[in-house]
Order: sequence, then structure tokens, then C-alpha cells
Amino acid sequence: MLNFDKLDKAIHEKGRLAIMTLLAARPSWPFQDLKAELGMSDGNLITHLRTLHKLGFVAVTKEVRVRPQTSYSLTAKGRGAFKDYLDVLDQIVRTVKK
Amino acid sequence: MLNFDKLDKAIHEKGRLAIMTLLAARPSWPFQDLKAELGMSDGNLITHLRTLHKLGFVAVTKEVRVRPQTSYSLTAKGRGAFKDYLDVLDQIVRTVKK
DNA sequence: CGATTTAGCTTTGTCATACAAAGTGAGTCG
DNA sequence: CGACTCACTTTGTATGACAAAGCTAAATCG
Repeated sequence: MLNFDKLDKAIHEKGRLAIMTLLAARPSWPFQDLKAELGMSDGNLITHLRTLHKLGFVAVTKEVRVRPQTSYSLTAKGRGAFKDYLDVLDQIVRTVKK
Repeated sequence: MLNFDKLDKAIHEKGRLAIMTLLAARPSWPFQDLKAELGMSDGNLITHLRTLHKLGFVAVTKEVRVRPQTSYSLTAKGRGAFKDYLDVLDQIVRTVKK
């Protein structure tokens, strides 16, 4: 049957779900762009990103252009975990709609 | 675009998402059955049910058979809110998979 | 009939964490 | 030099998940 334990808790949190969804949509996101898109505070955003990074879901790239710019992207692991997560969501949606 | 603010926070929590999914599958669930199915402690389960009840998502019916039996079911409001929630999930899944 | 069991709560306490606000340090621009 | 920006870090608050244990009323058991 439906297995809610498989719902990765780290991804399930609303803020991080939004982040993962954005990261899945484009290969790389600068910190400022994520912040603008999500309307989060610096502290909140970076904490979520750090959580995802610690889990190996997100890669961090630092460049110094005119200004320093840190960009974030999904790792293969992150993409896999997100896919698994979405599969569960998909199952829930299908199960209930039947 | 995707609107994460529309993700009802009360439903989004894992435990309550599981409860809502069960309640959507059958017209009514006795407390003990929910507890067995979900493997939650009394205290945890009743707290979640109370949260959903306060929001008007869940109706409570008390019967006295051989033993007292309290059953829980979705209200129309609960069903509507759950549908809206699932619509957002569905959108997320579709958006990412594209 | 007294003891035990059961259902459904309530209470209590702990632990985690989301989130904002404010501070930090390095580099840049005027 | 002084203001500003980026990317953090630190700190504090507030919420909430969850388990364990107690509590009450009713029913069953011996």
C-alpha cells in the first residue's frame, strides 16, 4: 500500500520542497535568484540549502565575478531522492483520485 | 507558476497527510483502526485528529457498541481542502517531470 | 462483586526545527 | 575613505511532533 515512511522528511518540508522544485527546473541557481524567487530571508534560505547540502542533495559552486556569487544545483543523488519523493506524491494523488 | 503558499500546512504534515489519505479511502474509520494502520501512539494520533477537526476537515462520531467506539470521517470541507492540496501536488509532479 | 481490561482521551515533557533579525567579513564602487 | 553588496553566521523565539504515562468510564472475567 502507500508508504508514507518513504516520504523523505528533508524534502517534504515546504520551503525545501520549493527549493528542490526550482533546482530541478534549471541546472544552476545563484543564491540571490533563489532568494528573490522564494521570498525567503537570507538566514532561512541558507539553512535550508545547508540542510540539503549536508544530505548530498545539493552542490555548491562559488565564483568570483564582479561580486562573489554562490550557485546551487542538484546533485545526481539529489535528483534521485527528489524523483523518489515525487513518485510517492504521484502514488498518493493517483490512489486518492481513484 | 507553482504556488507553494497554497499547500495547506495542516494537511502537508506527514502524519496528517497519511490520515487524510486513509480517511479519503473509506467513509469512516474507527480510532483503533486508524491507530493500527498508522502505528501512531494514542496521544499523537488524537492530536492530529483534533487539529484536523478544529479546522473542520474531520467529523467525529461516537457510538457505544460492545465497547465505546469513536469514528472519524472527512467532512465536505475536508474533502475539498484535500482535493486542493492534491491539485498542487499534482502540479508539482507534472512540472518537474516535464 | 471485585479485579482487570479496553477505548479514548488528557497531560506532561522533550526535542527538533522553521524563521526572522541582526551581526560579520571581504570585496567593490564612487 | 565610506557606503554598499554578497554570503554567511549567530541568536532568539515560537511552534509543533511525538512518546509515555495517567485518567475515566464502561464492560468483561473469575
